[in-house]
Amino acid sequence: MRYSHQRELILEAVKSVKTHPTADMVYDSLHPENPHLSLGTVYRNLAQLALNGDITPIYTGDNKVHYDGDTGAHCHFVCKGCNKIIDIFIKPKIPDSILNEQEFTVEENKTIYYGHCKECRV
Amino acid sequence: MRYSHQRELILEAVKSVKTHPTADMVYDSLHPENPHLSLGTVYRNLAQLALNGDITPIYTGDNKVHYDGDTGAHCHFVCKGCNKIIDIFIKPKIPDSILNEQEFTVEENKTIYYGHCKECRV
DNA sequence: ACAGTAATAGTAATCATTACTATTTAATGT
DNA sequence: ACATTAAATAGTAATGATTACTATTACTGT
Repeated sequence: MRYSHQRELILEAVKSVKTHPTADMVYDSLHPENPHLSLGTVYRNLAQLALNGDITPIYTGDNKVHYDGDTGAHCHFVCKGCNKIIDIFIKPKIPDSILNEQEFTVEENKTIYYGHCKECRV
Repeated sequence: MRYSHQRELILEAVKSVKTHPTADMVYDSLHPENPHLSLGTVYRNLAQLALNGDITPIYTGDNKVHYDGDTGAHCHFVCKGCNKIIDIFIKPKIPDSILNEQEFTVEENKTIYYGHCKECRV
């Protein structure tokens, strides 16, 4: 993976916030200052940075891929009301019974807790 | 929610398999025998059945919503090679520290383990 | 500086999903 | 059984996120 100014911008945009942005959100945050930045470039780089382990994709079910600039092992809470994602700094552990499986090899795990945030509670 | 023949077909199609099908897969499995079944009907009913708690949506990151006919609490393994989903019958527990949170209320949780299955291992 | 190749911009295309509307059908009361 | 009413469907059009394509630009090693 060769250096590019755009990739650096995109990586920094994800790492500097705690909002777990989507490609669209990253594009919107960078486009005013970088009018020639292309949305396709944002999508491609986010996918590449994720493959490279620099950021982590989160699939919440809102039909958009979010990215987390913090690649340390932790979980997420997703509000069913406003779709907000909140970091939960608990390191999820992989049970031994799964690590000893013969049918598959586990490399990573993702845990999402769903519910309602204070603002969206009824 | 009123009874409909189509909804019964769709629910049964999800419950009778262990493949965690998408809307498209459910449609393909039912369409030959039910040529007037509409893809929109499949999408609408899967969403409704999920809301009703009869089936569970799974968001693996392959950009399609899969559904699980087994609504008992358990986890999933997803193969990064072939995208196959395998049930893992471990009941994930919610840590007390999260249940006592003031900022949000947790109602459910989903855990996915990622890796490679026997067939896709290198 | 130059060649080679990865990355970008801008746009078009794809694919999953949702919205729309006329018609059908399940549930309810008479 | 029959009429009424509202929910559900079929079929199609539209949307929205993401990917593909292609000519151009810009790193990087020699």
